[in-house]
Amino acid sequence: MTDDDAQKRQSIGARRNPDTAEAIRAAALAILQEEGYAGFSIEKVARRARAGKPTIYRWWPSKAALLIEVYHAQKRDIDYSVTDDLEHDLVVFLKSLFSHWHDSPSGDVFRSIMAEAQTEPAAREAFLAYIDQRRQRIAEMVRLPRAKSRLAADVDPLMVADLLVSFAWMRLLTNALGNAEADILAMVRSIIHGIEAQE
Amino acid sequence: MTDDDAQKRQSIGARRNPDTAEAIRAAALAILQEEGYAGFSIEKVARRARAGKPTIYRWWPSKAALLIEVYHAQKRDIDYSVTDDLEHDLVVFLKSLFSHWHDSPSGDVFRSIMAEAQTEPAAREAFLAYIDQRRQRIAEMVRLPRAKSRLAADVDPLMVADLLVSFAWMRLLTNALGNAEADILAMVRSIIHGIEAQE
Amino acid sequence: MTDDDAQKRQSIGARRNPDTAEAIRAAALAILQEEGYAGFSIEKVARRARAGKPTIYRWWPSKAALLIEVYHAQKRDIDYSVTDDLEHDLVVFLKSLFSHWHDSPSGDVFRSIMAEAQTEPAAREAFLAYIDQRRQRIAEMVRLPRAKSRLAADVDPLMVADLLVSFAWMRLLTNALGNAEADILAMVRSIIHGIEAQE
Amino acid sequence: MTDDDAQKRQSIGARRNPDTAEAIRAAALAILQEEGYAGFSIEKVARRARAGKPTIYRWWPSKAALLIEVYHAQKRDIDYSVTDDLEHDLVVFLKSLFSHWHDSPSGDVFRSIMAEAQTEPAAREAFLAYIDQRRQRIAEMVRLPRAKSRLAADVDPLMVADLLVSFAWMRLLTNALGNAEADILAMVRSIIHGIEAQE
DNA sequence: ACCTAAGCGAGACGGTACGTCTCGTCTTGCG
DNA sequence: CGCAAGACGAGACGTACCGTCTCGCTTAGGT
Repeated sequence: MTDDDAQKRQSIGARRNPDTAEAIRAAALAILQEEGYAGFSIEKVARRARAGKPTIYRWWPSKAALLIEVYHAQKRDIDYSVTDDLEHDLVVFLKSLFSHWHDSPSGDVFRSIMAEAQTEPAAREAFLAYIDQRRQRIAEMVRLPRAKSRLAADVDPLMVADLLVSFAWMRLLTNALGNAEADILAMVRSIIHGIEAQE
Repeated sequence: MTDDDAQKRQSIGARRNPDTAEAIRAAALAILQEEGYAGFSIEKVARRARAGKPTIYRWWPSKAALLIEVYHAQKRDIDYSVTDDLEHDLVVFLKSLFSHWHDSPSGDVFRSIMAEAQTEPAAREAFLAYIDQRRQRIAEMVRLPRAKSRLAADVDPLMVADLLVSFAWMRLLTNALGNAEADILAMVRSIIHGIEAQE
Repeated sequence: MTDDDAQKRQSIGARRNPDTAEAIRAAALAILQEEGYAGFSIEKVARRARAGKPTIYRWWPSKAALLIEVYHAQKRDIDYSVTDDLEHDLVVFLKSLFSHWHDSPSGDVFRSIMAEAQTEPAAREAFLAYIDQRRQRIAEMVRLPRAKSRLAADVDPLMVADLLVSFAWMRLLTNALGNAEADILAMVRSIIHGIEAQE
Repeated sequence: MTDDDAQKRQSIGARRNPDTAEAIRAAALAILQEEGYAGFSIEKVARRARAGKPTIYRWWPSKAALLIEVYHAQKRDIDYSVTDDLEHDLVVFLKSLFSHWHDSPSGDVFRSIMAEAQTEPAAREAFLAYIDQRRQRIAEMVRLPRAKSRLAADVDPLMVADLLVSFAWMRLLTNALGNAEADILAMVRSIIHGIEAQE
């Protein structure tokens, strides 16, 4: 249970109290789950975590920083596994990402970060950095040589990564993460083989 | 100049004063351009337009409604022209969209709407509707039979539209609209022909 | 009853709502009475008056301003009456002032203003202005020609006023306003006739 | 110089470190001089003295306690000398007190104590005790038999002390300590001889 | 020609949240 | 055990907007 654990904590000396940090993360997550980004405020987090506002601001300079930490704490393993078959790997990855976003609060947290990034330059940077990291990670997976398939010479793996990340984002933003298996399959197939009829 | 026109207006009787509406739109746009979504508030719009807040709320029930209207007023023609060559058409469309978002405030306005959609259910709906409409429009373009190229039988035009829209969105959200011509070309080619080397 | 009246108020148009102002004054006074200056905060006043903090700050730029207004609203008539007998008049005035400070919350309010004046320059000025006004008022009373008594030529009425005001203040600050009648009589007699034995 | 001495000190074993105590007093005094009571906080004192807050709270249970100690450490000799002439003695005493308050930080310190006394009961008691002690001391001086002058039979020396202390306080509180010599002379003369014209 | 109805500006109102400040308490780890 | 250090819960500070309200004015259209 993350809710309202709210037992009395105190300083444990001149260093950060991990219980407090955890209580704050938990409260933030709980609020995000229950009320969404719209109901999220530092004030509420403090109230729910039974923490002082300055304690939050001491460790997280902005709302975005807290959101990002909550996201990371929430992260599950995404499947970046590599086999002989690129198409299969990409499908596995996307399914894994979609279910992660869909089944845990992560998706909502991520959308919150993005919204915050439109307001707060700090959040913007964190957001861009995060996106780019994910992009690089996928490009790497695409770039690996495989027995069964070979990338066309003029294809940039980063561009492929962009396509996949974009697709995932769009689904997240438009609340279309559920029942997306067929779409993932079709989309990946299209990217791999193209959309034109082959003679 | 739309800035600070702020001349005193008044009621013109028991009906909406178009000057007032226009002044509000102009003020909203100007603020969005100058300070971005972060600095945007109904309060500021009212001040700048020399309008009463209730006048704004009377006609635009939410911040999102105002943003959306500003977006529409700002809309330029996007090139949905159709030729024999699908690849060419898609490239033209994307270039047109990118330059529209990049050169006018539309891109920023659109990002604002999306941010607002994370907070406000009304904005959310407007946003989803808008996205879907654009998606349908593109799917239509993809679906058209052409002399030079034929879509594979198992390819859903809507899925292709998704890919394109996603790509554009990602670039908008990550501030990567500029100098994107080469990327557009490569991306469209990949989608058309696939990324695997052909034997 | 001034306590917790707290019925819902609202704007009455683009002008100050006197009910709100009154509710705020009443709440401030009540808090001062119940908890003293130590427990006085704008936050509490707002809560008790069911008013928004900005509403308070709109009309009273500082805590001191609110305190001073509360003091004035609380003011009772002090007896500045003039007869043939200066000694008698001064005694009447001081008794009147002492009982005003002692029986109503005014004394506490005044002490609060003075404490606030040590912290806030604005309060300081208001405080000094108030003191000076009272001083002038008393000097005037002293200065009036009377049938039964005549001021020595080298005596400054303002100086006499200072002595009286000082005496009253000291008693206020040291919580010695009660049962002061005999002291007032003795003090005024001393000032009038001097403390040296007359031959 | 008492400023920012701030060299690193440490425990000197299981007993109070006088250097620390002194550094704290010095820091408190310096802050009071530079910023007045308004800028005075335990937090700042600790920072400036390079002391831990608990160290301060260990030895001075309240802000007032620290202020009072600072006042005592700052005390200069006030001239309570006794001659044949009461009027002269009172004038000398008041001049001495005024210059002490005016030229050293003592006056500000004392005002701070008084302000603090409005908030904190402990400070209140210390303040009252201090005032009373001073009062007794002056009454003593007044009470002494002298060659040149004799107190009227019905005059209470404590009452005379009250008048003098009140006068001094008022000047302190209203920032009117400077150039007060003439006022002191006139005031003492009035008290001694009365304000009525003698026939 | 009057009257009513609605739009308009202005801005006050009760609220909520912001990010900062200080309070007094608590621990730790060094000396 | 004293000390520096500094984290902690608490809560006030003064400001920015939110969305709602009422006012007093203006004009148009119906009667």
